[in-house]
Amino acid sequence: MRNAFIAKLEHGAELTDADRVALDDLTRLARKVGPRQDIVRQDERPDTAHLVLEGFACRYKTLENGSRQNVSLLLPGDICDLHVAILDVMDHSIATLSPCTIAFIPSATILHLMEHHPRITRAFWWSTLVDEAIMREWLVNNGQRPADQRMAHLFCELLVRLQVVGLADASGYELPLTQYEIASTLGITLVHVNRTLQSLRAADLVEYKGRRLTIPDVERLNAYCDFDAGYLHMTERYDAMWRKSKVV
Amino acid sequence: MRNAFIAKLEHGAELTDADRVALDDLTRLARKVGPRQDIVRQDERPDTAHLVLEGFACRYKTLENGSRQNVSLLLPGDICDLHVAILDVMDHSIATLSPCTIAFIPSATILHLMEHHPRITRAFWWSTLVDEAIMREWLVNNGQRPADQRMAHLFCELLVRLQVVGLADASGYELPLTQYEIASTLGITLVHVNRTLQSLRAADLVEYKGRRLTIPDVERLNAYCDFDAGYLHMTERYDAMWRKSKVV
DNA sequence: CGCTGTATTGACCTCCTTCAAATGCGGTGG
DNA sequence: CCACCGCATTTGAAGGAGGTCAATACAGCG
Repeated sequence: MRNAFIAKLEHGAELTDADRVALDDLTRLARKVGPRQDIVRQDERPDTAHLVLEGFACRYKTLENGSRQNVSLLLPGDICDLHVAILDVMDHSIATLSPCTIAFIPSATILHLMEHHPRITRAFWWSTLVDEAIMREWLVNNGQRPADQRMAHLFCELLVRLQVVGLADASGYELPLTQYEIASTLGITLVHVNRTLQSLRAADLVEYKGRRLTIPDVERLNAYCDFDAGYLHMTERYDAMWRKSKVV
Repeated sequence: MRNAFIAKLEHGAELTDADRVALDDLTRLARKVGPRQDIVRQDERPDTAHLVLEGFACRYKTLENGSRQNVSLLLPGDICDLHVAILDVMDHSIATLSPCTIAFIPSATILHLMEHHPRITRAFWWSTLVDEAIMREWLVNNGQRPADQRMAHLFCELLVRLQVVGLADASGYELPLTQYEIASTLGITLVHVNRTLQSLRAADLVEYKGRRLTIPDVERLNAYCDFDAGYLHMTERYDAMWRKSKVV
């Protein structure tokens, strides 16, 4: 799983072996972090970027009344805060959800990579843009779809994102989230997550037992929530993969 | 208003006169565009970036059932799609809302600027990051706040963003949006926008007559929706401005 | 085997949607 | 100047999706 990261970046640029070595080096900066730990807190001025190697993490914001909204999920292979040097203070927090392995990358290292590896720079840019695209889709998802489709859409997105880094097979993946965490991702209540999950199960759209999510019929789930993976911009390579599995 | 754009970028980097001249040159690429016109459509591969000089525009996505979600509002001074060359196809559309003046900037020009003007590059990066921060806040806003606070929060955000480019005074601004457009920004119904607006009016939190929005007591509106301008990252200069007006 | 956190269920309530009709208003042509 | 059209705003009534509160069941773990 170590190189989930590189596997993902390959979608954004044609890397050379030298690039791969340089990227692989980053994994030396790995550290284990327990579940539910803040990595960076709002208002701080971090001087390292972060790369998730194992586990699920997230960006989130909390408001007065204590309610919390996750604004993105960080999966293995996701790198964040490449821009460390540009914005003044964090406007949100980053925390682990499950136990994680995370590489802490000094901003100097990022800058060095950017100077000497144009393809990596491009891949970093690409990765940032994909993150943005995902946020846009979440805005649409959370704004326009009813809870059941909304949840289905999230599951579809995670399937693709995890497949890209080899952490999902054709029909399912480990999903180490509590219902509360799903709730604060989808902008609905914990209680309602529970009921929604049951309705998806009842419709045979998903199974979800013991942290493992299984999708009996991916096509059907996609159709159910109007999911189109285009916004993930993993097309080229992913498309090939996808078509293969689609030929049934 | 021409240089709203530069005024805004100054928040992201210390520009030199040469930088300003180069940026000002971009305004030569301006073109008038009528209201409700698509500038770039989903699935296209544009080769120009866009800079809004006058009027309101937006990024949006539409889904099957015809419902629409605006995923960002583009105000004068906002530049978008700097990355033109990196992502394959647009995963969303961009359209004018009110009549606009928009500069169409060839990607070659962008690249040229980035090569010869490091401060502009930095300012561009910064601008992209602010756009992301705004999306995060929208996710929180749309996910966790009831309609009235949600709308109030949008109004507060627009006040700050328009002040930065000189298009709002201390207590109000021109808001050339229909209620339908507000609805698809906030992820609520047109009908409900109307009633929500009435309730905000009834509470004397805003006035909204003939396209002009007035906020009788900015502090109170901020408090009402728990608005904190931090995420807009306009601090340094803006803070000074703000404190001045705050001294009553 | 009890403790703690997560999942589940029930009853009730309300915010927001839906559908449908009415009102207002700026522009245009007679 | 008025009649008329299209578009935006407003209002009403009714229903439903999702929220709130609170209790119970369950599972992993020390």
